[in-house]
Amino acid sequence: MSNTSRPETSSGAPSPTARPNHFIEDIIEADNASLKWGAWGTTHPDRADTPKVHTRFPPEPNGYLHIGHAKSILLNFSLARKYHGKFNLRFDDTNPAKEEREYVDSITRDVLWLGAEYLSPPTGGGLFFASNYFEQMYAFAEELVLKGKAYVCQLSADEVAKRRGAPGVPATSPHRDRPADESLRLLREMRDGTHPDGAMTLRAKIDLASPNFNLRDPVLYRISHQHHHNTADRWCIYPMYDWAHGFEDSIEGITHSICTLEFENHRPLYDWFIDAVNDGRPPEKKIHHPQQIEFAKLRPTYTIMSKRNLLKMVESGVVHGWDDPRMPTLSGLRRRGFTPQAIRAFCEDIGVTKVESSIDLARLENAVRDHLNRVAPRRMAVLRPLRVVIENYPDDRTESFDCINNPEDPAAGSRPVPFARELFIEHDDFSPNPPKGYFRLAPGQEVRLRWAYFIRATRFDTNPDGSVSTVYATYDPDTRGGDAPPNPDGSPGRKVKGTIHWVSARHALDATVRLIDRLFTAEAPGERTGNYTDDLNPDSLITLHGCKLEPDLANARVRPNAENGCTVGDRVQFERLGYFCVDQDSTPSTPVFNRTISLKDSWAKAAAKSPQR
RNA sequence: UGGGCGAUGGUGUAACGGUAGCACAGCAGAUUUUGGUUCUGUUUGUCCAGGUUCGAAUCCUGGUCGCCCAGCCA
Repeated sequence: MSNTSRPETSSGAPSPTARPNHFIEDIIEADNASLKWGAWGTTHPDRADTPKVHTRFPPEPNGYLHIGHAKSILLNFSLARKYHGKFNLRFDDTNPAKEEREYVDSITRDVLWLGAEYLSPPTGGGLFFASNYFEQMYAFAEELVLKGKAYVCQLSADEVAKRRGAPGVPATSPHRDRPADESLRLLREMRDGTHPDGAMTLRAKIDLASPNFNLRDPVLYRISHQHHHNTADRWCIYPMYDWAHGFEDSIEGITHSICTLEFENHRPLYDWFIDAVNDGRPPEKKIHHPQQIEFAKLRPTYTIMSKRNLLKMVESGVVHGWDDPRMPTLSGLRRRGFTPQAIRAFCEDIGVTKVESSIDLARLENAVRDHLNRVAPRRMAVLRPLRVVIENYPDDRTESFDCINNPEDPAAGSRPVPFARELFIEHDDFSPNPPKGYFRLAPGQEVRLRWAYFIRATRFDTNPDGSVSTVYATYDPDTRGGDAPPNPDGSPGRKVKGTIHWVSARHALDATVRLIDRLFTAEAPGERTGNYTDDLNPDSLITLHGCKLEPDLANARVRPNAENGCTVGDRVQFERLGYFCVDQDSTPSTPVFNRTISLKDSWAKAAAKSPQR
């Protein structure tokens, strides 16, 4: 194996094709034209006159990142890159009950693996934690209390829910008109740990009758005596997402706060919070007011995206962990052999709009085929071995054939592959009773062994169950290398329609191969019965033992990438089968390969259509 | 029942009052030492009803359908 230690973030990337702007780019270009956010100025002398564009990806560290997050990460990152701006990674860690350090680590790793550079120039804006802003957010809260724009409410969670009202029916709270100094005292007691969890909350005094329920005096702070992975036990009150989020963006100087559609109803709330803080402040004390823009999240077919259900699959053992190669998580896709380039090309390809839609999973599968076709070295591997004996080939002879590594990439060179009297071919590549249009090996039928010889099957043995156990064949020495010699009159020699892959039995390496397929059989898992587990694909993982590899594959390795802490296995194409990736479960004696994606198979497709086959 | 948002082929996505285009999928063919790749051709579309206009996917009015919102989650 060669040439696989290059960083995941460079080379082999599809050249970006010209694409019309999407609506967010339109907004940014209009903002830049009017200098709405000013220019970078003295903060970045190298781009002083460049209009400011600052984006961010704000995950909550309560699970692993999945392909849906990739769209958001890449959208924010590419906007920063395209407009010579900055991109932050910020953890929205405002709920210690659900968050863990493990998730922080996996997220930073996955974001870097994708190539979304948040640390180094030119795009790197930095790594941040919302929990580092707790002091500032709390100060804003006291300011609102003092301004009469927030109050401490002693209703229980149940009571608040009951008094929430309905469309047309206002909410109520008996503590709404509590004097500011009393709210301030209670808020400080909340912060100081005087009160138990749930005893009271700080609420914004907005509009109990608003048709937008988010404005019906939302909770700003709740009491939660919880250890936090970053702030430890410094706080026993934690800001609600709505209260915190807008300020996080404000503090970091985010210009375009890009989020998904479900937060559209929250935008008036964020605007209100910032305005409430700015109300009465002199101009130089006013805080930055970012612009929120919502887009439709990615929803691929044949998979689930909800973190809750992904977590359930991990915990219930339906899959073998967050990085199970069948998972739509970035760590799962990586382990399965997907490349960041493929994921980037996919996310670029699907567009950015406000229309909620499903993306055919085939688009993602296609993206990885497209990339791997260009970069993956070809190797021969037989997954379901069938023994072939070439009766007119001497038993004591071994030849070596020079095999092209990648017809798409002449620079990839070639490798020697040993050939001998006994070979393995794919079970599917021999048929005792070939259907119409079957170009592979069959009694009396000639086929090309890739890069080697033409062979013709003469007879075969069967097992007691009737299945074929051994095929006997003869080879044509004049077809060495895989071409028939020209006829005496100079015209091209005979053609053969089928070419099959093979491995010399004597030289073969044993391996385990996992055939990974879609986790679900339904386009929208759970839609039919309400339970996504009803649509699980029983064949999503088929493990094959005793697969036979050409000896060069002894060099295939799993290797760590120092840059992002990821472990990545070598990726290859097993000719005529698909793209495969060395799994971390490999041992020195038995390599394990995961199938990233099969090759397109128009024969299988045609065969599936005609019932007689 | 209130509010917010959306609607273009099978699936995505362009068109910014002037020929509905592109990609994926499908189908047909060519090339091919991978039934892969590549190339060529091709089927299929503006949610509905009115209106404005020489001209509407685009503007206006009214409807229909879909998604989101009543966590001390994010």
